[in-house]
Amino acid sequence: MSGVSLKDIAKACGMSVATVSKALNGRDDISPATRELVRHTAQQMDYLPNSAARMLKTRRSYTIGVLLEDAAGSGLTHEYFSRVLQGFKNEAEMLGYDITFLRNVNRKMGFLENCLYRGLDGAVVVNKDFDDPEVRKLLNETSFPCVTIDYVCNTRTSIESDNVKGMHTLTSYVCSEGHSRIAYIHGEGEAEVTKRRVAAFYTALEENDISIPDEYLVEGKYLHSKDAAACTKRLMELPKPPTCIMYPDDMTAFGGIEYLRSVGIRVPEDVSVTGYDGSEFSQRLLPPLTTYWQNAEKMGQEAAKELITSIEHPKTSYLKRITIEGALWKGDTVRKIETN
Amino acid sequence: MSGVSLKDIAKACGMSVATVSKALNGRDDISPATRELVRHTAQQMDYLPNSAARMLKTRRSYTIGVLLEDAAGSGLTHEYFSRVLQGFKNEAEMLGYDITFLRNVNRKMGFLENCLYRGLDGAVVVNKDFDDPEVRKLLNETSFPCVTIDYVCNTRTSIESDNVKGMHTLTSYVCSEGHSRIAYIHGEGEAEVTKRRVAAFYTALEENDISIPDEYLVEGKYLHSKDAAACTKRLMELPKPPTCIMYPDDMTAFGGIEYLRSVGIRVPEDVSVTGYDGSEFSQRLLPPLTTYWQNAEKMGQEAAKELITSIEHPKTSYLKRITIEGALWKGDTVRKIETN
DNA sequence: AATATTGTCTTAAACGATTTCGATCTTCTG
DNA sequence: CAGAAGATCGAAATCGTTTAAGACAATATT
Repeated sequence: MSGVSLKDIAKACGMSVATVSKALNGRDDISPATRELVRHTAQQMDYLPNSAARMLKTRRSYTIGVLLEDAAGSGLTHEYFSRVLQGFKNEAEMLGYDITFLRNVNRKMGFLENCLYRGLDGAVVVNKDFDDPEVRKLLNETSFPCVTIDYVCNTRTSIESDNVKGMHTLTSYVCSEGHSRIAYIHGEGEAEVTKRRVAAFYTALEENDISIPDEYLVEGKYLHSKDAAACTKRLMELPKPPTCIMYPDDMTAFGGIEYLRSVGIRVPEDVSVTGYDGSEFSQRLLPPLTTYWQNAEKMGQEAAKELITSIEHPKTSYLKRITIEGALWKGDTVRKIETN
Repeated sequence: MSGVSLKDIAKACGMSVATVSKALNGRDDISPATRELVRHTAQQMDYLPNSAARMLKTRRSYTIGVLLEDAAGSGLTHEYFSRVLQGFKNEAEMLGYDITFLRNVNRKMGFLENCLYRGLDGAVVVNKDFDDPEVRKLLNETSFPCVTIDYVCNTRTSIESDNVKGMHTLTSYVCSEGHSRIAYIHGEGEAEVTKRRVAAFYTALEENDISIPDEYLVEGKYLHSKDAAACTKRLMELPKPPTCIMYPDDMTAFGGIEYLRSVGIRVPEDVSVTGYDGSEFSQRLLPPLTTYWQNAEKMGQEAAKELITSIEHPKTSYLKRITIEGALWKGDTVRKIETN
């Protein structure tokens, strides 16, 4: 235990606690001489401030909560989320904030209550389950500083990747390689992200004068390779199966490729495949996956910047919708089809 | 701001703050009637305790610090570490503790100071850089509750995977497939983990009456695929190159495979390869990687259990060295060699 | 020279909880 | 019925810090 408090320093220096506090905090009503004396003895005595006391008085914790997990309890282990978190953490720490996780088990206390109880200065929500009533409460019913990632919310600043441009770019690329029987397994749920990608998908098709049967658009689960395998099976058993299948993320693309190869269908010779995310491992596959890379680190970084700005300058900050650009990774899982 | 404190409840109920506090904390010198009254009004008034005040008085934060990052600023994004963290987080939250990261940038305050300043109850250290003076200070110079992962430290309980058994099993498997020209790229540094694996490697060779030239044992960087490629190159340019290369982890194995294939060497037909870790993506490769799976989630989980036990029962807890078992994943990157 | 200003430091209250010790009242014991 | 024991509650100190307001002396102003 450090055990040495302002009082001890005050005693050692023969002055009042207030003076010591102000000296250490660099207030200007302290003479340079005593300020130096105080600082020196504080160092000598291995003084450490007590954040709890400081927090109690100032109502600032310099700590930000992260709401990350999905219901399954994973989340951290998904490369995309961990990259977002990484970017967020680095930036927040750079700006002088600690980060902590919001509890999601033993829910006696909701997320909002957890934030208030712990005196957090703000929170970032990066979670697929934005329908959770607790998450909604956190986002809507209060003025607690929050930013969201991958979710557009009309009460909070949000950071998202360029889903429209991304999906449009990726789809256009597939078209330009000569495909016209293109299937898209889009992620589940009512999320705006999903809707935008689907819209961009159709837009790109229209621009290339391509129309696809309704059966080519199927709903699958994000990041769930087995579900992706099942969707792939259904698609390939259609009377006229697609020549290219686009998946909602790299993980599901892997699942699809695994299934295809298990039934003797070659990728990309027989069927082409695209992913989404630009995960590190997608490029270690043979052949490397055609995918759209999301700049997850930067998304986390921007989220931290925006959140902290809104915490420190609440008056001059306003709701923003920030889009972070990604990039097409051509890879090699989309083969060129000669148009005949 | 919640804004309602014990004082407000006391006023509303017409009793003292002390009684309210004790009623809410379930002390036994409060009559059931008033306890119910207090609880009810507390709920009515949306009362939330203030953790800072509570912390200041009780000197308990119910928060654990995680020291994870390596110098490069990554760590979170490595599947192995994120799995450890995941296991730790889930278990700690189940036991009623929050977790937060220990700051590693802007180091005005060391890790230990950071823990004391923030009133953390304990810390877990999962970091390759155990030579960092700050880390050493945290582990050695104090009685602050800590556990380490993947690092044996004679002052702290440590959790490690069964490196000896793991490397022994993996090497034995390679031998049993008929290989005798086996190279091993071991991770860098003086870490005990590395030493144990090297020892187990040699032990397994001896048991199979195999001796290898010294050039077959090279030092490479953990998790660094480019460095692995360079090491692989050197190995393959030896007069008598190995028939199997064992890498320190899956990531480096990928790097090695990439290099080999880029120069037209087939895996496993020409050269066999093994990894270490059992990452999810190692099984998505074609062919799936031969590797030794480490039960990272369980390591994190056990670390949390041990740490919290030592926090809550300091008297009856003692230093332990806990080993978590993994398992051989045979995969398909080691080919059988007919012995002639 | 009287007053106003400035610079430096202290007093004291406050943040919101916990906890020791004692006070009061009721009930039990012999 | 006197005293002991038990049940229930409150007063007050305390944790370590910040900060508004005031005190005091030295200096500047007129």
